[in-house]
Amino acid sequence: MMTGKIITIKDVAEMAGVSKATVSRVMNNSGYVAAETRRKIENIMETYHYVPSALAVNLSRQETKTVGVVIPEIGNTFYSDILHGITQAADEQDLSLVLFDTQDNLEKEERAFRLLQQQKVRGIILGPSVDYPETPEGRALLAKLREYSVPIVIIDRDFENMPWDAVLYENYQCSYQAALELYKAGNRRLAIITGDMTLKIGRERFEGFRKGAADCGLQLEERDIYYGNFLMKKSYELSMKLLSEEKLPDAVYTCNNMTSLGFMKAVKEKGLQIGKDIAVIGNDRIEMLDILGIPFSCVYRDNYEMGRMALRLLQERVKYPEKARSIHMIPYQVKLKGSEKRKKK
Amino acid sequence: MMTGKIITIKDVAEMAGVSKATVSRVMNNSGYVAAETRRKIENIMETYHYVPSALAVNLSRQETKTVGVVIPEIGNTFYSDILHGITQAADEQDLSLVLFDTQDNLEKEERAFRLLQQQKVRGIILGPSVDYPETPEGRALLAKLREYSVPIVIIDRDFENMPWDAVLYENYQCSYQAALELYKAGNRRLAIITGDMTLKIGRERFEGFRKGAADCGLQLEERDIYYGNFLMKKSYELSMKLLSEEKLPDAVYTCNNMTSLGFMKAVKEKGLQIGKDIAVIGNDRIEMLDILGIPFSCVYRDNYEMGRMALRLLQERVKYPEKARSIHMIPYQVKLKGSEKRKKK
DNA sequence: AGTCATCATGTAATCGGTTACACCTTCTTT
DNA sequence: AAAGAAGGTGTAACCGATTACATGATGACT
Repeated sequence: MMTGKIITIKDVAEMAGVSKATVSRVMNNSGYVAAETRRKIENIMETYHYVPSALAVNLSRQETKTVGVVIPEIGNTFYSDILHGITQAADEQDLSLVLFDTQDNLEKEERAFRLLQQQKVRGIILGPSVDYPETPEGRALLAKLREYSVPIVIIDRDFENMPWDAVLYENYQCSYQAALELYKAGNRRLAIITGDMTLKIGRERFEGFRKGAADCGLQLEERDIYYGNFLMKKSYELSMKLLSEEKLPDAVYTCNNMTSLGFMKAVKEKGLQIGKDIAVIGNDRIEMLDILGIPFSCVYRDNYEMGRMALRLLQERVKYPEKARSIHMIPYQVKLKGSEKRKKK
Repeated sequence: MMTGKIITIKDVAEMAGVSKATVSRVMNNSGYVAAETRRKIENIMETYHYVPSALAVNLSRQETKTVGVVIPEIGNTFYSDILHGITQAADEQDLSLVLFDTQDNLEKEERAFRLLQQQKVRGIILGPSVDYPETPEGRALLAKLREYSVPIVIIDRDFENMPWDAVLYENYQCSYQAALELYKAGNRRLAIITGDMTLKIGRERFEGFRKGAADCGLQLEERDIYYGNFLMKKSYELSMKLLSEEKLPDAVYTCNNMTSLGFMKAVKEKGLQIGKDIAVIGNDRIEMLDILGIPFSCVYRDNYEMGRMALRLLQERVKYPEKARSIHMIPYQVKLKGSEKRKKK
């Protein structure tokens, strides 16, 4: 609490009777320093609790050991899992993280970038709030981003013609596979609660699923397509509608974790039973359901790994600024727990 | 991607044909600047995308607009909720956050502090991994922390004789109340799965619950006390043991969210039913259970608010460094959903 | 006309480090 | 014994901003 004056390199140098340069040499283990001088200086640093100012170091070195993380919503376990991966990797690489939660808000995103740029971070890991090209403001931000010299790694949401590295999932494949599994489990009339169709990931998942169904000889009917937005509330409403049909579809595919939750909530509320009244397979695992022993089949994606990989790509980019854009796909796994089946009545 | 040279204040000054001081005045709206000069400078800044270096600004101002956040485990929703609150408050206050996830590891915690101190953050919000005084290494870190001049706000876990501000829950009261509710719901033989009893919060919750029971005329028997550690795995094991008794206690109190989950998992696995075979009330809400419509009574605590409050206290401290230590208690609320009752057979 | 605000801008020190370069010793080597 | 290499340290410029102080206009007031 009541610390005295903060010690600088100059103070240490004076006390040791040497120049700042020598002290600097001791700290960085560079150049020649007599053993005794080194000891003396280290002693002084120790006793006076000297801590070099990162501000000064960074300014003179013209680089930092910080990475920016810009994500839409920490409250969503999807992102907190990714963040967890990033923190662990950052720890290993001796990097600090500056975090921004944009709440899917373009202005906040913009502010985050401005601040990060000012702070001269090494790079930025970005979970974009939107597919920028969709709106004028989005385009504007995108244009700005391009001006930045900071390396950027995009996670989860890719968009066309981007110059940046990215860590992504095989959205099309995931969903294709989901359709196949539902078919294999005996379901014939499939339904889908989509994500936000203005987003590429939303469209990909939809298309993948439809193609998967088609390749099984199933036609996805328009009435069985429920257009959602990746949020729980909407999914819940759509699910309530879906589950109120006089004749339910055999199975539903829910396009992300929030969509799945909305659906599960509706199922519960309707007093229906998964595996009896209707089958379901979701995109993304919901850990809590596993813990609670509630069977929920899903296309599992390793978000923790996505976070780790994002940082790795960033490091690569910093090391080789000129290398070609690299896109890393995180493999997915189908986890069948039984909810993909439905006992025929 | 391919940005040219990065523009500095000197470049801007030269292009505008003025001195750095004038440019600085324009940026900070300080001192006098002729309207035309200002326009010219602003124009140049605009066209060349000038961004002042936060490194240089911070160094010369001798302060930053950053706050450090050091928490044990982002993967735990308890902390990600708090973090959410912190990010929102930080956004409003125009602060940046530097995040560290310590994984309950003292060394990582220490490293985090070292880095934050170097970065000259305004202050640190700390969710301590342990009650430091318990171990020698803990004491050592604590001693170090005291040397720091950085303001610190402790969240969730307080410990004796600390000089720092804190945002806490009324652990004793929460648990006392939980016992009362279980009694009121008709339960007579109570059990508890405790948290880590080496931690003050663990002991407080235990004592509060015991006292609550006692004040209802109930004696908490030794065999009904299950000593856990706040982690799911341990709680699950203990719960399995508990639920294997030939005669079950009427109700259980689980001391935190992870403990609750371990218990719920065991209940499910045993094929038992809450509200029929056994009653339960937990410390901390588990949002997922609400969503899924699984009744789970709890002592609800507003973690988001805890995060916001932590940042507020930090700001206060920065503003008035000499003011007395302030401890803010976040109110709790009992949320009864039915799981606290048990139909007598 | 002289004095004094007010306006406008520049100079140079400063923040706390890093680092190229210069200089002086001392020890090897031939 | 001279030359060169290696060890040890200091000087001063630099990173990119801020800011106290100085200086020179301009206009108003007495």
